[in-house]
Amino acid sequence: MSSQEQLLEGLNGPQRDAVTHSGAPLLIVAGAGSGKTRVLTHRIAHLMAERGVRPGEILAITFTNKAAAEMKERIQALLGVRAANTMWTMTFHSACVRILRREAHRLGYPSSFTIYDSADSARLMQLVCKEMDLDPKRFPPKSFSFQVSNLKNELVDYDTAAEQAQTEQEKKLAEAYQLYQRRLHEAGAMDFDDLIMVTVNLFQMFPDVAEYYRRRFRHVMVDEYQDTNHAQYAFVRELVGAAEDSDTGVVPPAELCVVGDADQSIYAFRGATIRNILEFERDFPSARTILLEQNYRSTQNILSAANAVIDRNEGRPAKNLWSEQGDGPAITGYVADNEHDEAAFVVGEIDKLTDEGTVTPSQVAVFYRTNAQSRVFEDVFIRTGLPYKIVGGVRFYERKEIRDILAYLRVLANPEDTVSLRRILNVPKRGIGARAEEAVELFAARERISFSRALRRVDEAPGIATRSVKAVQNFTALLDELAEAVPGSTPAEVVEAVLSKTGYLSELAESKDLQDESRVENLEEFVDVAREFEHTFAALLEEEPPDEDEEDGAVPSGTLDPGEPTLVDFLERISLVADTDQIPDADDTGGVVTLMTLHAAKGLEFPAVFLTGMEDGVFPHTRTLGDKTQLEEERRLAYVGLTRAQRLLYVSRAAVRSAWGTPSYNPGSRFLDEIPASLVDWRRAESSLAAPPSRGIGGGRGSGGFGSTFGGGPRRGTGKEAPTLGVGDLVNHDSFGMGRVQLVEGAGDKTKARIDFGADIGEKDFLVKYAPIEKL
DNA sequence: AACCAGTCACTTTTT
DNA sequence: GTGACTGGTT
Repeated sequence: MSSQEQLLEGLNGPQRDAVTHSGAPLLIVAGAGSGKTRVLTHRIAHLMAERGVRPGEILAITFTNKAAAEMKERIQALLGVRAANTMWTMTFHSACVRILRREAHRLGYPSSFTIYDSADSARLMQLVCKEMDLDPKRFPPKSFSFQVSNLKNELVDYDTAAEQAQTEQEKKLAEAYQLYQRRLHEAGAMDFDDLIMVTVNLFQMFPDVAEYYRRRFRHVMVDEYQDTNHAQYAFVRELVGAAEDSDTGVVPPAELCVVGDADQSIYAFRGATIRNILEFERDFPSARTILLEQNYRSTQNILSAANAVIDRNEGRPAKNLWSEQGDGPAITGYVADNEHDEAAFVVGEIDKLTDEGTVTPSQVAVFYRTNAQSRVFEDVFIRTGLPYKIVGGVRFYERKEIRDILAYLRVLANPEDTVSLRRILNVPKRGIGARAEEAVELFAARERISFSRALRRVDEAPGIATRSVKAVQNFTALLDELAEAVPGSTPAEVVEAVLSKTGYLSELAESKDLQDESRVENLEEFVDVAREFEHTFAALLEEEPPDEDEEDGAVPSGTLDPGEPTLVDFLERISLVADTDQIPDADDTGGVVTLMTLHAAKGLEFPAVFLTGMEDGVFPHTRTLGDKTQLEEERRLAYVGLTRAQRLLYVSRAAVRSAWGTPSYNPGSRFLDEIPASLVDWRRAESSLAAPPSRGIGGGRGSGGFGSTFGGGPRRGTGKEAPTLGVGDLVNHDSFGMGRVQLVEGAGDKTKARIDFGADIGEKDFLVKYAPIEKL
């Protein structure tokens, strides 16, 4: 068998076409489970084996590090370590950082620029708004931050924003944008959106740089193309150099191949434009489109359900997933009385499935719309002792203690990083309060120097307490001492030095707060992360051959010195790699049940899937009910959820669900009605509870479609009456179970009760009006 | 400067 | 229920 035949073996017709297509831009419309990663990797192999393409000429872009790692792994299996390491297989952001580190000096940034994540940039925007004396009620910094991000995604700079500004809001926004950008630049920092936008600007401002990368990358591939925003689209376009663009110069356009599925676009709320995939043929007139519709993942029943749901979206190009795997079992439906009942059903069912050996825990996933819904499941999983893992939620690098230490590291790597510097100024507490900070800030503004420089001259700052001056000087001395050790130390050693010399660790160790114990553990884990990083980094360097293009004398500039991993390397890794994914391997024997939001589920597959919280107001979410575009995105989310299941699919809802203290009665999700009835076997079709005590429940869809909690009238008075409690009464609490009233105080809505739940839980205080308590 | 109690707001979130 | 933020108190 020839190598070509080997590469194409086991691929269906359209897949083969996609692998062997050459020349014109190619759009692969890959339905869920249609083997797109396989096609992509085989296409790369084909390029190299049959068309003489060198690995260094290929750029494969993904959205997540996980997807990049997976692709790299599969390329390695197919083509070997060398090819896998020479190719650029990485996320948009990583690719841009790699380019920017080399070229940043042209734009007045240090090559070791800091990367601000969304929390940092929100903080900076807050500082900017304060500096502008904006009323946070009328001009919320959060909203400004969000809007600036949107503008950057659209490649709108602050000058343009200012020109287009009509209202006072828009004018202030443009002004804040400009100041924000100046502060970023002064801090030697870029936010996530800058990474893309600035790279595009760089290509446009320096044709020689653009040409250098165009020469280098002759093949550009983009995965999850439906999730690209305008800036990312422009980046791809700049890189490829479309044939009809006049400024392409002597380099012919690179071959472009994008893969995506408009039906799985669930990130429009973050700026992704489905337009990019829908209009691919208009953007690249000679383009060819190949449709992958055969699904290798799910049974036909599951696909028919998914197809029927997604078909309700308007203006959608026809696509119909089909499977050769047969109908499979029916979808199981369940209507629970409340969310606890729903969780109990799910756990009971998983218990049954694992007991009879149908699946192992790791083959099961539970999906929900919002993170908050995970609590109830967690409770029940713990109680039944079923092993589980929650993906997402508060991420490791977002924990306070980790961010604090990170801020120290960032300041050491880049002393001008104001946001980080101000974060650690008084952490751990060292007597530098708001007053002192303000004095330094004013002094900096007056002298037109950076905050960091002002800090060094704190003794000159007017109106600052002598005690504070001392405290600041101790602090800068501490920073100097730490900084001195950086050049000769590995990242892990720096982390350890920060932990001990700042007194951060000892403060936590002395604390009696239970939470602080887990903080210490997290910090220990962080040191491990640093050590781990040093090892993998060293391993990578040994394997990676020198950059092939470096010797051809093109435009190499900037300073990159391979060798020991530096602090900057480590920080970059952390900014760009969210959580080295906690999603357990599917082939884990036994293992644990995975719980996650529908968004987190994208790209995964499980033999058994539970889609929970299928209620109008939960999923689709209340906030989307009034907006057709948003509702369609929710529907795509439903489509993504349904198509994760390989064989067993459960859909469930709760008749009553308490949200923020008050119960709400939600009608079943419209997406449930959109699944053909013949495909669902309702284990329990309605709640055993009486209809709720207000109007418009159950049927009322279309007339605004809100859940009853928001049906109109004041919030107070909806739901249940507060029980009248007396000392000694026996009560039942939704999460804590049975307890006895110890004390009652206050009156009316403010009546409080102290309830003793026994040795395990102890006494707790509740607002009787809102607590989920019933008198027994 | 540090602490506490009251107030508000609350989807999703690859980087 | 909870976490983040604020304004007043100690």
